[in-house]
Amino acid sequence: MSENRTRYAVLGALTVEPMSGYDLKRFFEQGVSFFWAESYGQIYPILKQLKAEGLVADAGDERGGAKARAAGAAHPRRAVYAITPAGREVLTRWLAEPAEPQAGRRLEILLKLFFARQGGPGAAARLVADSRAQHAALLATYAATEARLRADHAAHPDLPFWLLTLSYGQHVSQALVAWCDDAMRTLAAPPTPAPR
Amino acid sequence: MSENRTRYAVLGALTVEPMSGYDLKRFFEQGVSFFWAESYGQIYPILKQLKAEGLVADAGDERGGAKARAAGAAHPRRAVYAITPAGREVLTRWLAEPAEPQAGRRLEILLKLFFARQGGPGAAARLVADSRAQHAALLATYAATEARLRADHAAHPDLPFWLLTLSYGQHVSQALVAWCDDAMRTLAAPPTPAPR
DNA sequence: TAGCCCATGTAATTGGTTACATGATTGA
DNA sequence: TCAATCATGTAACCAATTACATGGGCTA
Repeated sequence: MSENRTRYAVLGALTVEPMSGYDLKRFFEQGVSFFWAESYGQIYPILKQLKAEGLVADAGDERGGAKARAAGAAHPRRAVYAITPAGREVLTRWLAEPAEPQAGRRLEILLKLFFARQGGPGAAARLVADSRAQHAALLATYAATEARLRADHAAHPDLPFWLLTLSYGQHVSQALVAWCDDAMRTLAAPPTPAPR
Repeated sequence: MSENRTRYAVLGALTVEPMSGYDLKRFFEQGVSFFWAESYGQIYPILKQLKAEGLVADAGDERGGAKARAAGAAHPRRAVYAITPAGREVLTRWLAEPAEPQAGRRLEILLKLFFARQGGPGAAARLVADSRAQHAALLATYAATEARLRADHAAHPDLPFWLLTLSYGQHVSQALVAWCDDAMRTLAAPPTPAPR
């Protein structure tokens, strides 16, 4: 099951531009980290596989190679890969399939909250307060990212889709800030309404 | 890292009532599946460990054992575990720690959406429509669960916390239904606004 | 007595992170 | 020339699911 989504993540990234393994890591870290991550331990082996399958191919290293090549370096220092037509086809087929539902599995904060009565007074409130701070911070980074994207890639054909993913994050974090505020009120209310 | 959250999930479940491994599986499937899951492959080994550490203990099987015991069965058919005071302490300490931020890792729908231009026309809209249906369905199950909880466990001291987790799901799904509606409108707009 | 659920468990595999080893290049 | 960063890779480990093996008990 689940069919190795790293393959598609890498293929997708390479549609944006040709990249090395190192570039890919940064792409995931800096570009899409709020909904996707990949580690070297995944990236390099997958690149080798994809190359063997003909879904990506070596693309000469545009930059940096100059000096090295002038010095007669045997091989270009960076291995830069580009997606091939076959790779594009594979990616397109995957994109046409429905995404896994995956209703937010393993949300640690909810696991803690579910049992929070065992955590003594204040435990639940602390969890909620932390969460609120996290989502407020996320909203700030989303806003910054959005501004940067609109400025730097105004004409990029992928931009509308990038903005949609950001909007997803914004909707979720806004909702969770609101949930935190609700929850704080609930938790502040007397647990057992004192009988008179 | 990450310190084996299954241990705490199991300990937490056992604060609700003593259970067997089989019961635990059903607890996760039926009770908290929208934010947590555990498989037998995790549950049974962890139970053994927890028992060895004295964090849970055998609790006699209340039900079913009757006939078997009458027939002189060597051991009770089910192994039912209860949390021990030591177990409660461990759980309480864990609950006092902040939860991992874990900002929604690996959301497949966003990965697809990010690259959706490669998926041909309609691919993105299909993803969004599916997602809308999923979250609308979730909202219905949340409402049903909430009604059932309020009816069956009105006096349960954990009820407020259970409702908070439900509310979390409701906030998120409501926000995502709204996001889907936004996204559909965006996608319906002409991708390249025809110049006049 | 067949078929279904209850129940426990494990082995194989997958998916993924972490930590490390190694070395080149660049810029202060 | 030193430190930081660029760059590739792998081995060890961890978390988790899947699929199976095994068998008791219940009921139609």
